[in-house]
Amino acid sequence: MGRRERKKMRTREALIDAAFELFSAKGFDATTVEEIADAVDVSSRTFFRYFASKEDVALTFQEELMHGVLDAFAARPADEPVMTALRRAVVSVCHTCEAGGLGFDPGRFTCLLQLTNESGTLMAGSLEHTQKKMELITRAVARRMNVDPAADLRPHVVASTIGCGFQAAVEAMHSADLGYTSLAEAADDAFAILENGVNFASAPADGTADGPADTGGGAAVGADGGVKDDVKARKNAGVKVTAAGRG
Amino acid sequence: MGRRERKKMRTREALIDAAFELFSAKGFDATTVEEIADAVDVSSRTFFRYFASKEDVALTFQEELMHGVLDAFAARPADEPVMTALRRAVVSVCHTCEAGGLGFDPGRFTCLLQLTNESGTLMAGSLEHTQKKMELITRAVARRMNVDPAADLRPHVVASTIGCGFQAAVEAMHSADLGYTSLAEAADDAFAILENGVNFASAPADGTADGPADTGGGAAVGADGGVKDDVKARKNAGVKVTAAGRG
DNA sequence: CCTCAAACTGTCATGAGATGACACTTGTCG
DNA sequence: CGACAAGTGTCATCTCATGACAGTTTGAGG
Repeated sequence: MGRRERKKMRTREALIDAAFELFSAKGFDATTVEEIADAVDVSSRTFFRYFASKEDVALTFQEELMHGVLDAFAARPADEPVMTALRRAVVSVCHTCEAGGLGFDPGRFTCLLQLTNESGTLMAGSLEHTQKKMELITRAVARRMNVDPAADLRPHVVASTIGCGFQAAVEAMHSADLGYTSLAEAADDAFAILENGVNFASAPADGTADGPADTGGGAAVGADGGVKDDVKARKNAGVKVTAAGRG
Repeated sequence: MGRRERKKMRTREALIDAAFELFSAKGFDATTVEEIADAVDVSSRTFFRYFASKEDVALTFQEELMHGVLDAFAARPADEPVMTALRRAVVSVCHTCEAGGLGFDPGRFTCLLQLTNESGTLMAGSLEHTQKKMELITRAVARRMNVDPAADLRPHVVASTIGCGFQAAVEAMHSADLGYTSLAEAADDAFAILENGVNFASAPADGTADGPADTGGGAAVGADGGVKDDVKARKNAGVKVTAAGRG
């Protein structure tokens, strides 16, 4: 690798560093591309030669994360059901990131969550990015299920739950009452819910709440029905997931 | 209602009409706000007094749709499990829209789907809009489950599946091989999958595919396990959902 | 009817994001 | 070294978006 390549990489890293420093100091929207570029002493034009947009510099990490999940998902034992494998893949990658792995400054990881939550622009970019990766995820899921994604809707639905799970997890992180301190933990619980089924019984405000009620349609799931997995067992013994369950 | 109110409403309608006409003719990104404004003979500045952004004019319909779903969801019988109620609410609203209800020009409805799929900007805006409505949906779900959304992660996960289901449905619409012709139909199938559980068994490429395999974790779901609902029974008798199932 | 205040609109100015064109500098390789 | 490619800066331009201000329309009330 020649000097040119090295220099490019250094500039890129410097831009990311400067960007995050400014973002966390002033917020995403209040930071201009020119400021980022100036901090690294390049022109704004050059910034856009490294990143397609201002969001893009923040989304770099999401890209890494997503690929990490895809790799981990592919590496799961072949006999794990899809959502189980997906949950474990997501959780392991989150753990890695929060521990500073995959080139993640651990502080910057949580900073990114904060930024995404604060800025609508960044949130939109993040969601769109996830959406653009959908095809990859769908293919990975379909491969594991051994079905054709062009002819089967199921892998599409399963794949889209990854965004859904993350979203719920991030939301949970920002809700003080739920008391999560790590994304891995929140994601574990969120994906466990998806794994065990989400068709929870309705509990009319009157009288006996929460009893399994199959009245409506197919496969209603009780408050803590079907929980036998290692991690979930630990979780469900605690307060968060079933805080209001069968109270 | 005075003349002023009426005039405002007419301008607003005219802007929407002009916008959609231009969008479908030239695409979302290629259409400028100035063009839309000119077509109605107002200044671009005025456009931004009616709509916060260019996306906003298109997202008007999504807003209607979302509120329609929330209303329909609240109106479902109290004994239906949450995902069953959510699926039926979504499907009924989609039907209504595709039939031209709720002030939806039926052609414009499909046009919107097309536009959203083509333009990244619009896609991002659409996703962000859904995300912003999350709190409302979560509250509605929590109310039905009779749990406290601040202390229970489940309603958050359930709520976020609405975006997930729509996304899969829209994707299915744009995949010719799946052969859907109406969003209601696609959404029905997508939400049915969520309703019945998504933790499908992995099917190793070798030998016996698709048999229920509980080996991995909790509650693995067979290819067509737990299907007893009216609509799903119809669907699953066909080709789409289980095209590759137990073949 | 007439007047006044509020609401609505147009014009102007401004700023940020993003992109194309073109010239200049710097690294690479023969 | 010298030719060629890659990377960068400068300049121009477009679009989205917003604030300020002035002119016009409209509704309400004397």
